[in-house]
Amino acid sequence: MRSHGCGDLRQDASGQAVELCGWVDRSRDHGGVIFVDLRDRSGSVQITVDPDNGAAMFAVAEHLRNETVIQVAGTARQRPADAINDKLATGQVEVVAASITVLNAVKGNLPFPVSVHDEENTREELRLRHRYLDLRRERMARNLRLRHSTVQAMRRFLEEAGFIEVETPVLTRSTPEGARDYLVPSRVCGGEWFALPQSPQLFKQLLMVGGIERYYQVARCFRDEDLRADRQPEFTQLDMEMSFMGQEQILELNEALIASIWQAVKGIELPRPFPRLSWHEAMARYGTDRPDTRYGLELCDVSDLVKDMGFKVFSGAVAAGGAVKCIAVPGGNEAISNVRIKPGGDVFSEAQKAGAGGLAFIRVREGGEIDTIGAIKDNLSDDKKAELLTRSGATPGTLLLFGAGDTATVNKALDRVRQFLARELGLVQSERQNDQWNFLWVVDFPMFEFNAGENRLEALHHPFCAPNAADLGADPAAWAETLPTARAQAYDLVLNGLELGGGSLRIHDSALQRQVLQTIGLPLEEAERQFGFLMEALDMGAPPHGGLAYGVDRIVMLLAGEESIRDTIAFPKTQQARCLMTQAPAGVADKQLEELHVASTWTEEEG
RNA sequence: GGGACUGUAGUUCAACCGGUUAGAGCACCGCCCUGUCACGGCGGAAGUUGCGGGUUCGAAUCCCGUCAGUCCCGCCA
Repeated sequence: MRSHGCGDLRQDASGQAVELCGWVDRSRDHGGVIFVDLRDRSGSVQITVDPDNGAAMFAVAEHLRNETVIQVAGTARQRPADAINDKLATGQVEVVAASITVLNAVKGNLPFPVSVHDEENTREELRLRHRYLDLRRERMARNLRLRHSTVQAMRRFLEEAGFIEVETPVLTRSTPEGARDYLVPSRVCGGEWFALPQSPQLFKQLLMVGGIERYYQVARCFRDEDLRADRQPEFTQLDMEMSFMGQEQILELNEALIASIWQAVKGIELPRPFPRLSWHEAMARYGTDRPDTRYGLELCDVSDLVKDMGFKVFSGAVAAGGAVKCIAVPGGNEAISNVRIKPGGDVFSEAQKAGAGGLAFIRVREGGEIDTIGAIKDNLSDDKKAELLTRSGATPGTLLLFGAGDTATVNKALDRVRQFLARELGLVQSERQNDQWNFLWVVDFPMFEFNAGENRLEALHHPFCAPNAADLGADPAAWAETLPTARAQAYDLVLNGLELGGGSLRIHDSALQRQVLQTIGLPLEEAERQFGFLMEALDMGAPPHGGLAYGVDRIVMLLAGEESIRDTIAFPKTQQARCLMTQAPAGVADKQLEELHVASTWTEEEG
């Protein structure tokens, strides 16, 4: 049926008889001669149709519409010297058609143009509705291949490092904490439910107990939460777990893994080791646990300088246990007008959207003079002012932006302002043009954080992370005391402000595991019921182990320069978690529900 | 659950502050054209302005509701 790929034809094929199959990318009818660009997955080549080679064939060629599937038999030949197209990989040659067979015609209008020349801003709704057409387009084809190369690079590296891929169940049990589960009713066990895995976490730990030692899986995971540009209800993780390795060894191995991916996909040699930052330092300097380190604009804590000043917004925040922090924007006096940092301005609004009440500012002038509102200027002593300028690194021309309030809100607001300013000031490239890869390990996360709503501690990562041994102490009797404030042996890999993956060393001692579950408020009895199988396994010779998981969709998104993981997934869902192509989810027959012992309580009013 | 933006021909967009018959490129149909490659020329067809209601002498435009898509907040160990 086919002897060559369209895009593979070169000069050396001249004179050969060829058979090609593919889609009509577009055609140019000159009356006496017709040129058809034929496209398959290898690329495209020009077919030349001459009426002297058959009137019937010529008539067929005259009515070829774009995206018609055809088979062409003919002869490859060197193009005339004045007709060579340097813009095409196959521009040296053309195929003179001897016969053209229409394998499948296009009926009606296409919902959007496919040819790369027409690739304009097509509504995503249409692209998703007719995803098979969208996948023919250059951009999506490139992204899917890039995704394939990425996963291949992962598998190649892990194979060489002695990992084996093991599949874990997709039908598993629901566990407390974490995201909302997708549930599957059991027909056989009436009234009972499976949950789709949010990650293979427990299974991979049990594989370690099972002596696998080095496991990985390209695993589909499910979380029933609201969607974002970088979140889908089903997504893919590169899931890994390994025994008898400390944190340092795990991080080193993973840097090598990431480097091999970037080498394979981008041809870039990443500098190693990756920088590391403690969670505490990340929060202090960037206000977030996943800082974008491609630019400065770091946060500077000035709480101690302003705690006694007469400006109540500042001193009051500190007195209430909060903080006052600032961002120094070099050249900000020139670049950012007062309108933008006052109420209603875009910079001000960013802070406000993150929950901040407002945004105070100081403009630094020549000779250490400052421009600001009277309430600040009149209440700032000369030595405090001098210290402020020194500490923030401000020089004439610098704009200082302040957040004041409870520490979490200040961090959140200034993090947002920082990211906004970086884009506005052109400190980062657009996603498509980015060529800067600032990897960063964030380590030493706290084990727990306080959930004010439920008035209890919650695991920051998950309740199987091993605590830092020094923080925990050797005496099990003291664990109830030491555990809540202990750091975890956990680590996140951050790239340009996005969390690519994370993991931890795990608890392999059942007593400690029970203690952690109790600390997050799970009664002992409940802990046994939910996780008894894990604790039982830990008591049968569980090796020290740890691991991590990467978001494959996000990695591919960054490698592809895309802004949404939907563009890295063949058949993604909309923000309403609906598939526009199949119209899933959809209703089912009452009989199906009966068999599953399920009754729907959904009503029209509810919808 | 909340906030914002978008929805006009098959498609990408335009249509001023509410005012003639809602326009243009591409695609489509017809005719012409033997070296184009985003071919070119001439002509044609194509619209429930997402849907429903309201204000008005008059609505693509203003208001209310609703549906769909996107971005964000909450949520996502």
